[in-house]
Parts: sequence; structure tokens; C-alpha cells
Amino acid sequence: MVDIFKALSEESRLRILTLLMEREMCVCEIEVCLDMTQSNASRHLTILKNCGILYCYKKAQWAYFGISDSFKNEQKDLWEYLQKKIVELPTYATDHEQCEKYKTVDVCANSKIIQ
Amino acid sequence: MVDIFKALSEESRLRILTLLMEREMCVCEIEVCLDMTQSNASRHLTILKNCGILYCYKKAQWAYFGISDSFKNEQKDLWEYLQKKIVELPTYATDHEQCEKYKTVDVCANSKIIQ
DNA sequence: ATAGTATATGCATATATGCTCATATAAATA
DNA sequence: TATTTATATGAGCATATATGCATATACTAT
Repeated sequence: MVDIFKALSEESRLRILTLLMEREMCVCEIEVCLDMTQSNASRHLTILKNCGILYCYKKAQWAYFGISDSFKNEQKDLWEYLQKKIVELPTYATDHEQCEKYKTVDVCANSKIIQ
Repeated sequence: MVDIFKALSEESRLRILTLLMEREMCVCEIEVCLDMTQSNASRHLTILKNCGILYCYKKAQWAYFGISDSFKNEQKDLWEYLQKKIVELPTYATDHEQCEKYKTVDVCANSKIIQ
């Protein structure tokens, strides 16, 4: 339980969840949407993954992350809480906007090819 | 939201909540039940209080802390989650035992007088 | 008034965390 | 094969956090 709270007690990681609640993303999409360095995004994703909040799979050279079903099921009340409260984050509006903006634009240089 | 998660992302503070879910306590009771220094207990309680999880009132020379109703109501899903999951902490059994043990014993030297 | 008890907090210190830069690895492409 | 792209991770640094000791404050008891 402590590791889950630790993972959630950081602004950047809550912003990542804001995005992933909409759809799964690869590291470089998150990097662009939240305007953070690649290494920073990667590390935060690893922390969220290691405590079971996120799933991750690799496809070609990309690593896709999303909110895991086991988290949603096993930590149900916490998941409900997050869904309700994450919209209250001061960063929510702009982050969500970025998420929408890049819905149709490919931020990964080669992504057109695999789609 | 971040400050609440920060407050909950520390083992000692979750152990304090284990106790306070049973009943309100003064600092020295928590100190004894969890075998921590007085300053340490006091600081953790301040952190839990500052983000709205705990209430605090003073009576004579004691400061009593408990879980606030506003927290239970306004962060309902999180509160449900805590109640369900806190029993899974590795420290839960012994902490709860200590809580029971000192239910009838006065750990504060003068407490017999004011009760 | 003096002594004792409970609590909060300043200070010093050890550890943890987050960030950036650089780089290694792996896959795709030319 | 050489280059580009995506990702993960080590090193170094700055900041944050947790802890213990000492002490100031406030209230109680003698």
C-alpha cells in the first residue's frame, strides 16, 4: 500500500495518469504532452508500473503504457477516488487539452508506418 | 490531492492511522503504542493534520488527534480504501494489539486525574 | 513559586527523491 | 552496414524528507 501511495504522491506522475486515463500512450507521447525530458518520463512510468498501477508492453521500438485492469479491480476504491479527484488538479485542463491535441497527430517520427 | 497522498506515503503515518481508526489518542499514547520518539510522533501527526486527514484539539496539556469527519466525507472513496487495505499492512497486527493493550492502561502519567 | 508532564519546534544529519546529461541497447530504415 | 528513433539507466547534483537531540512553551500538581 505504501508503494502505491508513494507513486501517487508526485505531481508529474498524477499528470501522467491524467493522460493515461484517456488512452494508452508510448513514452514519447507523454514526453511531448507534458513537456518533460524523455528520461524523466521513463522513470516516472517505471515507478507507476512497478507498483502495479500501469501495464506496459513493447511493440517495435515503442513501449506503451496504460492503467492496468488489475489495479482498477484490486484497488477499486482508490481507482474511483482518482477518477473523481484527478480533474481537480490545477494542471488537469491543459494536460487534458494536450492529450486531445495529439490524439490525431503523430508525435513519434515513425509512427505513421506502423499504423 | 498530492499532499494527501504524500501524507499517506509513509509507513509510520499509516501506522498512526491504524491506531486512530480505533479511537482518538494523544501524542504520548501514539508514542508508546508505536514505540517512536515524541518529536517524531508529533511531526507525523502535524503532517496528517495539515492535509486535513486528522482533527486535533487540546485539553489540559494534551493534544488529542483523530480522523476528521470532513476527510471521511470529502475523500469518501479514499477513506473506504484505507479502511479495507490498512489491515494488510505487515505492522497491522502488532499495532492493533498495542492499541488494545493500552485501551485500559493510562500511559500518560497524569491521565487518571482528568478522567 | 517550583517541579513535573505534554507538546511543538529549531538544528544537525542521514537518507531518499527528482532532475538533467550522457550513454547503452534494441528495433527500424536507408 | 550505418543511421535514426525509442527507451532505459548510470552518474552527479540539488532538494526534500525523516529522525534524534535539545529546548521553549503551556498546563498541572505539589
